[in-house]
Amino acid sequence: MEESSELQSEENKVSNEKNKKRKLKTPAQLKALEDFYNEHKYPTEEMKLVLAEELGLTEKQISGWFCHRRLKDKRLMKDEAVANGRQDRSSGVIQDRGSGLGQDSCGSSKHADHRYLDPKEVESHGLYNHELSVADMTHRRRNHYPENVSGVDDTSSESSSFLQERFSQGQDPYDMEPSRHLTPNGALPPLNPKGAVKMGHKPSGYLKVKGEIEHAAITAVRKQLGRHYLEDGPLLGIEFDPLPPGAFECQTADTANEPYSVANPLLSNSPEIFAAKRQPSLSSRYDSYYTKFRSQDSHMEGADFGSLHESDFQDKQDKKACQNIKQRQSLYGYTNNFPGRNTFPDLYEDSTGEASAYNSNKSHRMSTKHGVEGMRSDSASNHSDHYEEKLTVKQKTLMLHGYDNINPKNIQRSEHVKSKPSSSIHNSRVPMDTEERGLSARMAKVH
DNA sequence: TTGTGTTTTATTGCCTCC
DNA sequence: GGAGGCAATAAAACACAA
Repeated sequence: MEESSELQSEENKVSNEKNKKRKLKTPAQLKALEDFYNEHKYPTEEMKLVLAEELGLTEKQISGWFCHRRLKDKRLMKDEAVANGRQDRSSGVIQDRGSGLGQDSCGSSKHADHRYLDPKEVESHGLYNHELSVADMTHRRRNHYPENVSGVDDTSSESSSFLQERFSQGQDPYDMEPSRHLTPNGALPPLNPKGAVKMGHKPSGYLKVKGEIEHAAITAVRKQLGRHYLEDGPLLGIEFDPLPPGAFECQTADTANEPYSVANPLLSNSPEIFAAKRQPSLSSRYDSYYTKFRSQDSHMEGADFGSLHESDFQDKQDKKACQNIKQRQSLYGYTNNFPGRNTFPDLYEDSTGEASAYNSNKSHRMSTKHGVEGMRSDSASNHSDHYEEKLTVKQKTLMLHGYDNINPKNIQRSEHVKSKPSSSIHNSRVPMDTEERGLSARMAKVH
């Protein structure tokens, strides 16, 4: 008995050493991961590698994080859908698009439910079809017709990844997808998965319909945030009656606190914002952390982060980690052409600032709990130290994929990312499931 | 301070696709 | 068969009330 327990403890020891316990990601890391996730739900191996390198994590950790993040997203979507369903039932407003579809596909996973769910059937649902086309068209249209409408701010409303742009230059079949929203008669041509197959790649299994399901859920939520539709309306060419004063009061208030969302409607479409707004109970530490950040964001805009950080114990560490990201960001083509507005690099400045706030909010707790973070930051700083060497290699690698092209749109996008950590979701998340799979596939094939 | 509930991270197994 | 993804699970970290 003792022997077995000893053996067990030995095993535990080994496994513990192997696991070295779980380590929490630093705020900066989380921020970087979240931002990247907002742009790419399904990063390629290469992206993961780069990210891992930048953040001082392992690729496995990155993969795991993204995996869990997707699950979390899905869970939130599901909860949202359920909540909407309840709300709809009680209010008799929108009926259950999200919950119904969401539960079918997301809820009970890819295996049983998705397998036999014909995307075409999903697409053929009139309501769903319509709403997808409206909401989806909004950003897609912007995505692919950036030259229209409101000039500079229009491009600034682009929050989808520049990577997508980069890849779209390679004629991603899914980039053709907007055309299906933009048929001359305004009808929504059916999405033909087989067509996607023919075109070289397709979302697999669960992903075949996941995107559409999310569209439904997102659309349901969006619909309830009328503001987005008002803002997006003109771009759709649809005239909306102006909201009466006082309508959507909370959102109006939010809008007041979210100066960018007016100019950049896409910001407000972030599911994470939804999450923050809709379910305080569901909000994780992370969400509250971001909520804090958002609330601070306007105050911190243009603020002297240095002064904010100086008193922060983790500041230097995170800054170091962030430096890597910044360089990556520059590597990716995020540049700040808009003085006074922080862009992607500053996003990570923010993240450090955020880390500061986060940490300070937690008073000394974090300062004592994680020696780990120092270690990680050390590793990050090591990365930073060697970054320039790596940069050339990475640049070569990334440039192979067209990462080097800097597009003003991307610059604008980065502003969104900055001003709203999750802001890019609107553009990126919705089509990402399908698009990015394609992107990833292409990236992989390039190798 | 402690107990409890929640969130996050890590691991494992299975499935699908190439 | 390998790679990548999802789901389930366990455990650590954290938040919060008593």
